[in-house]
Amino acid sequence: MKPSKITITDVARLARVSKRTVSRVINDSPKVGKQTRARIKKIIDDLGYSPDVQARGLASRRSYLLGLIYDRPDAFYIDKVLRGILSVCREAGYELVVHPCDYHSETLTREALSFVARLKLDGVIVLPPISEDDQLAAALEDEHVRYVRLASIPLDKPEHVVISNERVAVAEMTEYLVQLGHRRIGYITGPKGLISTRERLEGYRQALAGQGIEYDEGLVARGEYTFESGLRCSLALLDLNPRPTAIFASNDEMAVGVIDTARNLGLHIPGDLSVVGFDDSILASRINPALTTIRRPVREMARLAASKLIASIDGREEDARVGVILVPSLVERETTRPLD
Amino acid sequence: MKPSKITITDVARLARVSKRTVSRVINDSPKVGKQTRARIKKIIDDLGYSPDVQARGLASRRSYLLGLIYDRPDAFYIDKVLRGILSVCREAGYELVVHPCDYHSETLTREALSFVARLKLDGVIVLPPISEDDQLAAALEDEHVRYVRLASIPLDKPEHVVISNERVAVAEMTEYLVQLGHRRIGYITGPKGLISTRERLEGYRQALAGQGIEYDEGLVARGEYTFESGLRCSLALLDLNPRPTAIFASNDEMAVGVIDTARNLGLHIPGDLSVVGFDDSILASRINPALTTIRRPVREMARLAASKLIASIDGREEDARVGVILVPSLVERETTRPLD
DNA sequence: ATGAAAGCGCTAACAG
DNA sequence: CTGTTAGCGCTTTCAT
Repeated sequence: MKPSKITITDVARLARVSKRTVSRVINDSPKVGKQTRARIKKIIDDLGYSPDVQARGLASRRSYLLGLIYDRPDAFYIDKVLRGILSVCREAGYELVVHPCDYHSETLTREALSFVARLKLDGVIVLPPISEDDQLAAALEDEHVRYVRLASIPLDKPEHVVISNERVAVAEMTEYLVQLGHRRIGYITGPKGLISTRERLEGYRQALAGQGIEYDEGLVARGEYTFESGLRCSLALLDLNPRPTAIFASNDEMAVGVIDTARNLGLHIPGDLSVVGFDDSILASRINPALTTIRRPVREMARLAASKLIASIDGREEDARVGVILVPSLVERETTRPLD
Repeated sequence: MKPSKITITDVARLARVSKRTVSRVINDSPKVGKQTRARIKKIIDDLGYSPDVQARGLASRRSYLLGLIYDRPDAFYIDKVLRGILSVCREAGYELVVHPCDYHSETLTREALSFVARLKLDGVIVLPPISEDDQLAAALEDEHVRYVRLASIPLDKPEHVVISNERVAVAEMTEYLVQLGHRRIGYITGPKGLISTRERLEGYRQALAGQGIEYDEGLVARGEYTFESGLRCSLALLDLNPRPTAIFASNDEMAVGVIDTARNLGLHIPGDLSVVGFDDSILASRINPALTTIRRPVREMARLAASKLIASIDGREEDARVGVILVPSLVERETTRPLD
C-alpha cells in the first residue's frame, strides 16, 4: 500500500491552519486571505491532494453526480448526449450515472425517484420521449430534484428545458421540397401520443398551408419511428394514385424503409421519388443514395442541459434560467431533387 | 420537506437493538439470531429504510459504483454493453458511471486511475480497444482496482477478461465463403496495432490454409475500421486482375464502403461480388442488400464482465475466476452467394 | 449473538 | 478572515 490517502487534515496540518480553512479553499469560499489561500493551494498541489467525494457528499448532502434518464432512443443519440454532458461535467468535477429504463413501465416515476434518492444525485437530465412525461417532472419538482428535460417545445419552466424547435425544422424541409416543385408530399408520422410526433406533423401542415397547398390526410400515414413501419407506410403511400412525388419520413429509420420499398417497387430515387428523413443518424450518410435529412444539435443540447444543472447547483439561478431554443438544420444529400 | 430521512439509528431504536446489529442484517452477516434478523427486516420494510450509499461507502471505503472505460467504439456497441452491465447491476445494487476517453491520449492511464480513485469505484470494465492496453491494466492491478477487460484473446488472468473468439468466427466465415466457391477473397484489415486486427486477419489466414488456398498478400488491404477506408481499400482490391470474387471487410462500416464502391463500379452484389462484414451493427440490416456479417455476443459479454466484478467484490473469487470464451456467430443475409 | 464507542473525510454552525 | 465543535450515516474493532 502507498502512503495512505492524503486527507484534509494533512493539508491543514502542513499549512498550519484549521481544516475549516482548507475546506473554504477547496470550495472557493471568498472568505480566505489571499496569502493563506495561495499557500494552501500550493500545498494541495504538492501533495496531490483531492478531496474525498463521499465524505464531502455525506457532509454536504450532495454527490457530485448527475444522472441521465432515458428510454432507448437510438444509440447514436445517446452517444452524442453523453459526450455533450461529459464535456461540461469534466471541467466542473461531476460524473455521470446512466439510467436507461422503460418508457412504458408503470413504475417509471418511482424508479426514477429511487435512482435519484439512492445516489443523492445533484441533478438529472431526462431525454425524450421520457422527458415528455409531466408526471415524472412533477414528481422530481416535488422532491426538489434539479432536472432538465430535452424537448421540442417549452413544456416546462425555462430552467427545466432545453428546446430544439422541430416544428420549424420540419416546416423548413417541407418548404424546401415544395420549392423543388413537389406538391404531393407524403408524410409518415411517429407514434401516437408523442409530442415530437405532433410537432413534426404540425411543421409539415403549417409549411403546406404557407405554400398554399391543401393538407391532404390521405397523404399522411401513421408510423412508429421504426424501420418496419417505414416499410409499411411507404407501401401504402406509394400505392396511392396519383403517387406522391416525395415522402417525408419523420425519422431516418423510417426513411430507410421508404427507400427500400421504393427500390422494391422499381422506383428510382431521387428520379421517381424524393425522400427525406429526420435525425441525421449514421444511417443517413451511409445509405445509398445518401439521405437528405434534418440534424438536431443534440450534443449542444446536452451540453446546455448539463450547464443549466450545474449553474443551478452552484446557485447561479439566473444562468440556469436562460431560455434556449435551438433549431435543427437541413442536411441536403442525394435523395432529393427538383421535380421536372 | 418530508419526514427527514430514516437512518440506521431509527431502525435500531425501533428494534431495540444496537446499530451494529442492524448493520449486520443489512450486510447479510451470519452472526445474527434468526428472530432478531426477522424482526429487524420487518422494521426495515415497514419504514421503507434503505441505507445511505455515501455513508456506507465512506465507512467501508467503497462506493457501490462500477465504472465503464471506453474510447469510442460504435454507439450501438456501447448501448448493448450498457444494457448488459446494468441488467446485472440492478439486481446487485450497483450503479454505473461512464467514462469515455481518448485512446491516443498520453494521460489515459493517469486519467483512468484518477477516475477510479476519485469515485472509489468498486470495479471497472474496460472495452476494446482500450482493453488491449496492458499498461493500463497493470496500473489498475497495481492500485488493487478490480477490473475486467473485454477482449478477443486471453490477454489477462481469467478473472480479468471476458473473451469472444474473433479468430474462430472469422475463420468460420472465411470457410463459408470458400464453400460458396470463392477462392480469391479480398480482405480488409483494421488499423495496425490492434489485437482485433491481428486476430481477425489470423482467422482469415488459418481458414485459407485449412482449405488449401494459398495466402496472397496482394489480396489484403489495410483499413482503419472506417467507412472511408472501406471505400479506399475496396477500390484498390477491385482494381486487381483477376478481381477477387468476394471481399471480407473486417467490420461493417468498411463493408458498407465496399458495397458503395462496387455499386459505383457497376458491380452487382452479390452477383458479381460477395461482401461480408463483422459486427452486425445496425447498418448491416438496414443497408441494401442486407449484409452478411458476424455477430458478437456483446450484451452477454458485458453481463459476464459485470458478474465477474460483482462476484469478486462479494469475495466469491472462484466465481470471478471462471474463464469464459464466447464465439461470435455468422449472420447470413443477402450479400453472399455461391460462385457459379 | 450483541453492544459501545471510535472513526471514515468532510462541511457547517457559531463563535472570535 | 480564521478556528472550534459537532455531526453526516454507516461500519468496524474490541468487548461482553
